Amino acid sequence: MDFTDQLLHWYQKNKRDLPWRNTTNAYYIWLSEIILQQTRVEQGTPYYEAFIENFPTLKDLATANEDAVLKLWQGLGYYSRARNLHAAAKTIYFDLNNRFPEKYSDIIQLKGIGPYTAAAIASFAFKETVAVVDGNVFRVLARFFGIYEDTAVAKNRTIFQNLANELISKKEPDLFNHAIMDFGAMVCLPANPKCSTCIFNVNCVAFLRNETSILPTKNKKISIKNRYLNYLILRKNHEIVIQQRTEKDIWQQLFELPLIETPSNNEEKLFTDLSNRFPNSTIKKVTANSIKHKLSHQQLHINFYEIDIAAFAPNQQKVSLNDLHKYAYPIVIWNFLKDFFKLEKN
DNA sequence: AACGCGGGGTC
DNA sequence: GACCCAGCGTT
Repeated sequence: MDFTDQLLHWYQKNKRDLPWRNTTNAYYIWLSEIILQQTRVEQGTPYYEAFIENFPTLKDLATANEDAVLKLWQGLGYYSRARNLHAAAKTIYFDLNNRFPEKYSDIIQLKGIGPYTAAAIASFAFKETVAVVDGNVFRVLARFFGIYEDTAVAKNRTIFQNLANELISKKEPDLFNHAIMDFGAMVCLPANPKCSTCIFNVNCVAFLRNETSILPTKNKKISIKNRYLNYLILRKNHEIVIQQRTEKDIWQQLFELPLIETPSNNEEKLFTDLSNRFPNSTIKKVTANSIKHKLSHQQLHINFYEIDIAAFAPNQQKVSLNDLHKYAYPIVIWNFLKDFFKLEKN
């Protein structure tokens, strides 16, 4: 048996039973694929369930407002996925007469859909013979065939794409794509792969050369920068001020509190500035130690300052504590608010 | 071609 | 800490 037949045989016995595999509904498959971009199945599954519950049809998603979509996405990260998902739903519903495109070349035109996601939808929903190439596929192919090219380099992607397109089952492209990803997620793991029981251990290049720890090759250098975020709880009785982020920065379109970002953790200067800005208020730092929150490229140091004010400014968006839960926040902010104000809801 | 974008899990 | 996860859009 060749690689493809062995893999399909393995899949038949070991496949995971995942909710989006019990449908050929392109909308549901698309939804699952967007949610799962750079996201583990265990983390994404509850969000998938919530989305199909709240937006059972593509029309429901297309006609929702963006804030509602973001609220449902709260905590999942990479929020542009939610905004692009919503934009693409509107495109399909309003511009394409509610017909989901059925070919890879058309699917990939939609916002938020790249080569991986287009291949996934085209094969799973429409049985098109086009191979998915994701982190799992890089790993399985690099190890089995001994491919040393750096997967972080864009042009090397075609090596893997072409190989996968040769290997894919022409009869069951959807099963092959599921199979190779399941295999990468269950056997050919990033660290400590299960080689001793692997069906390919007699002819896997990486295993035979004892190179599973260096394959696939991936040289990605990312620099982490520190940011110091000081949030103001501007409070009058049961109302506080919130605002929506807009700039090209993290957490676009999500809500937060009035923010003072400083180049370093200079508490004295911040207190001086706040005292000048709120001369008649008591300013209380409510985070004993700054909250540390790590993003992929940033280390955040977050503090909250409670300030009772006499009146809200006309340009400020005030919200009752009872309504705070209606807005989408970065999860680190929401967790703080929930705890600080003893809120129950999501 | 390189970088920015979240949050959580694993080792 | 470092790395990874059903990647994509922007520059």
